[in-house]
Amino acid sequence: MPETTKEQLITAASTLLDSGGQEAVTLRAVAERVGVSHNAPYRHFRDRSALLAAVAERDFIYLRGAIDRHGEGSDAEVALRNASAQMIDYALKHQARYRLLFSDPDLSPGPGIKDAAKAAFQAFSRVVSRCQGEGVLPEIDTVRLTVLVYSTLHGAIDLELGGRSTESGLGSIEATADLLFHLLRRVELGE
Amino acid sequence: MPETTKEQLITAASTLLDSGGQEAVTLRAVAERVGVSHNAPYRHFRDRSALLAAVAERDFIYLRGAIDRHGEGSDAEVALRNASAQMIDYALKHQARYRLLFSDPDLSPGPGIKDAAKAAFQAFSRVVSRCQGEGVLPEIDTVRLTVLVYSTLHGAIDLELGGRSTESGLGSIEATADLLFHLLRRVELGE
DNA sequence: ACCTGAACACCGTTCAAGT
DNA sequence: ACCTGAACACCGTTCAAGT
Repeated sequence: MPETTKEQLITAASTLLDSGGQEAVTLRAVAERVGVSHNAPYRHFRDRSALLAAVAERDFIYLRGAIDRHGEGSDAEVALRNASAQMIDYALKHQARYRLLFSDPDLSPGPGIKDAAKAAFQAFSRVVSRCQGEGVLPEIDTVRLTVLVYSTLHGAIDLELGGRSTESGLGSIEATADLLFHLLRRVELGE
Repeated sequence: MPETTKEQLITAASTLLDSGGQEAVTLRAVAERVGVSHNAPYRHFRDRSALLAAVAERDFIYLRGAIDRHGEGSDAEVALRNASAQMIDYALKHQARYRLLFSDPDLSPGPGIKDAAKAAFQAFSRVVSRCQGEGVLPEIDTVRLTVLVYSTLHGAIDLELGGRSTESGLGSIEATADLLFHLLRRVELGE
């Protein structure tokens, strides 16, 4: 069954984000790609930012699924690496979309997006929690630990996407994430 | 002695970034603030992005000084917290400017910026190195460790500036940085 | 309910002149 | 060397109609 016009607009915006970044996503270009007039999008979205919000919501739902799918079966440490790899893979293949979801301060914070983002965070949190159970990560508050792990992952990704990694002296997002996991496994909390 | 027109343009762009973000920095608004015609900026900068690059370079130099200034005297752990606090303070007070320096993929990577950014990174790295000497941070490759620490700090800052922290479950950049430092102090490398 | 075409205000950038 | 004013192409958004 074919996509509705609204879905086509979201898909077109996603494609334009991938090929030309935020500035390439003009409502005129989106409309032309779908084959409607330059202001037809206003029948489906309040404005440009609402269209971008719809792209973000769809991708948050995808990411939650990707994390859940790759965080099962294998042991906890492998699941953590797989979940991280999913985020990194998405970020590298869809740079402007990753930044839209996790960095853009202008992203409209509607309830649909908040729920989808929260669900993705919780999926990541479940993997962190399993690692704590297997002694791979320290036994501290799971939410705070997830925020720490994801802050590091996001920081490494964002610096890389912004081209700040080579300038600063090192590359590879995975290397930074692996170093964090390596060190956290060796934390002795003391009693 | 008064600022040259070029310096006034950089100052005006910085002020507009603080008050209205990237989108508020139109060359027309910048020019009007300085009191010149709407295309006078082209006599001093190749285009809009060159003006923003000049803002970034000036701020990288400021940050390097702030880190050096607050990373002396006191013991290494205090210096690390002070250097981090300087970055956080700058990020919160000048959100759009922080994002311009550390996130924007469109920032023109001229040699002046690269050098200024590298100098700021090295200032931070010296503080990390001192912490290693005092046993506060693990004795691994200093550059890799600095990249890890700064990735976490940047990730926490960027998620906060983007409004993604409260959605995800927690706040406070300092809390995340402190947790990292707390855990890294308890790493047992084994021999 | 969904789409179209004209129009408005705004922007980056260029160009021909001015001093 | 530095600045100005007119002009161009492009954009988000609105509005009055069309089916």
